[in-house]
Amino acid sequence: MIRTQQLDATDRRILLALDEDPRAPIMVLAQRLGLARGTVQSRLERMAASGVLRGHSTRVQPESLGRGVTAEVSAELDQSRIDDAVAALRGIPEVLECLAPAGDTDLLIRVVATSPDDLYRVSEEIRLCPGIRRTSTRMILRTVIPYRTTALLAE
Amino acid sequence: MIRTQQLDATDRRILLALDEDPRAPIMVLAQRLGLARGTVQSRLERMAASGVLRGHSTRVQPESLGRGVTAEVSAELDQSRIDDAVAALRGIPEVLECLAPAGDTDLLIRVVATSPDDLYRVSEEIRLCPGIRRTSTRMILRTVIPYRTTALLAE
DNA sequence: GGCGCGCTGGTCAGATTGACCACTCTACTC
DNA sequence: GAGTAGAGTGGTCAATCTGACCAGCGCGCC
Repeated sequence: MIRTQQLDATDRRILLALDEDPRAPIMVLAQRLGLARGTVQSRLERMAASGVLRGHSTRVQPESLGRGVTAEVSAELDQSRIDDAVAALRGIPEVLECLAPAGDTDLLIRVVATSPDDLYRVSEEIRLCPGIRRTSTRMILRTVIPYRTTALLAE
Repeated sequence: MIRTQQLDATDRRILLALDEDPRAPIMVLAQRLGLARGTVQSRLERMAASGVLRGHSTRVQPESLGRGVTAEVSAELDQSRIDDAVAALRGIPEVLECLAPAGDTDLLIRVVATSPDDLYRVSEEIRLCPGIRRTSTRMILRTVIPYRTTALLAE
């Protein structure tokens, strides 16, 4: 298993500066941070190559794609068919993320939909995946603290 | 309430191209997509200005900041002190996200930690926030489907 | 028909980048 | 102490890109 490269203080400063302007030129970042242009360039290249950043599209708000409803689906699986279930879930575009927690629940699935009625459709689609025994859907009423890592970067 | 701008097919093509190379020059994107340079530039500017994209740092993997343990904390709140609770949660760097679901649980809190022991510390810190009556922590054992929106973009 | 919007293709000065180089500093090993 | 490797700085230069602006065209709306 590849060990995820750790970010040092310089990397974190660059990443925080990119929050201000994600497409800022390397020269501009270098001037703002008091670093050499080559340093910023090599750090960005290294971060891009090392997998410490997720894909650019993870920045896209699902609402802007017409999916204003978010929910979390808990699923219980047929233990011998986990791979089938996961493969089927991958095929559902509205499935944003799928985690395996400790405890009774087998999967926690983050989904989006265009409306409550559409959420019903997505939930049904999940329920009917092979290997899925039972599901429970909880609609998210509000995003109280939007996803962030800035506080960790700034430490 | 400001209505989130919707992304059209051209926007989505640009965003998918950015998944290939997040720092690709506008000229390169234009050539790849068969669009005029001015079109790509104006679309990127509009997406940047309209809030359809989250901050750049949302791309950062928490593991690369030493937080290899992820968990979900469910919290029950003192209804009259929700604002206090949320303000206190905002002050905890390890809190990545906080959602308000329908149902018995008042808050679903996504957290990270450096180790199971550190997770205990973070859970305690949350439990001791003003307005938080009771919490339940579930460690995430595995990310089965990493967060993605590519399937929605590609529709 | 007129108007507004968005796109294309264009220009041009200024800025940036990619690739390379030499030098310096630090940390590590022997 | 000497030698080595890695990382950063400051530099060069040709190629590329960008920002700002422009004219023309097509489409949708009134």
